[in-house]
Amino acid sequence: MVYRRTHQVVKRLAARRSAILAAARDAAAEGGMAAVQIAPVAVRANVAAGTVYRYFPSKAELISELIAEVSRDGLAAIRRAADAAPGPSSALAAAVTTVAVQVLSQRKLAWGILAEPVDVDVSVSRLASRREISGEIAARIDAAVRAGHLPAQDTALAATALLGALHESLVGPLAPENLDDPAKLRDAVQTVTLLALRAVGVMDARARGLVVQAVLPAKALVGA
Amino acid sequence: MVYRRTHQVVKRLAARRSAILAAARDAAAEGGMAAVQIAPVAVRANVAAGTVYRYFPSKAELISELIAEVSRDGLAAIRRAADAAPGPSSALAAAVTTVAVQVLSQRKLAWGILAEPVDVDVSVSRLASRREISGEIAARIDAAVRAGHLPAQDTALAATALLGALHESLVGPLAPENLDDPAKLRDAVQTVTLLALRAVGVMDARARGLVVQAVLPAKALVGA
DNA sequence: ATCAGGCGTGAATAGTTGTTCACTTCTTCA
DNA sequence: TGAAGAAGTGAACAACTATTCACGCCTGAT
Repeated sequence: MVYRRTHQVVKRLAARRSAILAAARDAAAEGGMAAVQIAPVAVRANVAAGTVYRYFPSKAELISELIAEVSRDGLAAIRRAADAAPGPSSALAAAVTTVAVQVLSQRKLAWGILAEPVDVDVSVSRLASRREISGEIAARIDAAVRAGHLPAQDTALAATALLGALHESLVGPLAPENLDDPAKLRDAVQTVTLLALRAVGVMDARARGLVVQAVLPAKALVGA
Repeated sequence: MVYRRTHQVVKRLAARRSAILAAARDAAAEGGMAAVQIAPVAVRANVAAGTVYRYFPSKAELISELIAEVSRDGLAAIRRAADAAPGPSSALAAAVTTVAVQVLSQRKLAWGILAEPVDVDVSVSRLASRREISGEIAARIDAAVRAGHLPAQDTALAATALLGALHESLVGPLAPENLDDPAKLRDAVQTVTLLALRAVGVMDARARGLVVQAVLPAKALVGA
């Protein structure tokens, strides 16, 4: 044994791996999952195509890790927002609003992570991603139910439905076009959050109040 | 000119075209869009691969027509259900329930039409399909708003959100597994319809009533 | 019956990308 | 410094299917 990985090398390897993942993420954010092709990603990361395969066994694996990473970041932001809220209903509102803001601030990426056609099978990591986020929302709904703020219901199904509503209306093909305008964007977030809260049984008047309170903090948190 | 298409030939051509489309539809219903490949579809339709191209200029066109056809059928069923309802709120409930039942009774097909990755670009026909259905739902929401049953709102956005909720919760990757059991299926339809109605502002108690009324007719209509 | 022309065929083609691997370059340590 | 082994390279490969097209068959008019 005349060669051992020195600390410096280990760091370089890790950096390269991150660079490749970051390149993939950038590509996805710019052109959707379709733009995440091995050769272009390699160029972005300043490595050769073959090198990508030193770090990821396949494109599917690369994309799966990308999905996991983005999902992890998203989940953390949702938790932060919800935990900062004063009560279960506010927490739910905060969580939903955060999802909406997130999705809107990275539309292409979100679409890619969630639903864009990919030539390799990434269904398991997409499933895991959805499960995490949906589980978090379900937990928040559940908390509100337990607090007596909402009627009893199938929280898992409700959470899934809420996410479907958010995604479809904000990044789906029928999503409004001109959401670059910050005012329109805020309106869309508020409208959809309101729908979501009412869907799980929040009274209209109360829901409107929660929505207003939730929007500003969510935007700040996601920006951070 | 010593050759003219005789009536018999015209009919045969039309029949073949329908056979190819039907084969594509069957394939999609069985194995999703992934199963809609030219060669297998041709086999199903009892023609050669090349023949498919006598009728459809490309796979994209074939799938686009498939989407349009399924969408057309679906829209008709939704209209029928809604028109048969006694009032605007019932009509909305009927429309939503019908979408749910449709989607559940042909899960693979619905998923294929809506969101499954396809190797060719079918985004425009998918967009059109969504637009039609969403427009119909929006119109029904609008009618209920005008009748004073619902608060004023962005009906287009609401309709899109509702469809997103239905699709994600019923045929998305997190959809409950065992929806083959008719009782579970009915429960799922009811739960989701209830969410949808509350989302647009129907009061909880009233929504529950509407849901119950809407389920049975919808199932019958879709079966027809 | 015969020919003119569209219709049907299916093997061959083509284009796209993920993946491999023989080779080169770099790093470590005696 | 040089040997040993790891990491990097990128051109070549592989696999998958949509699409083509030269050919033969069938249909319809004379």
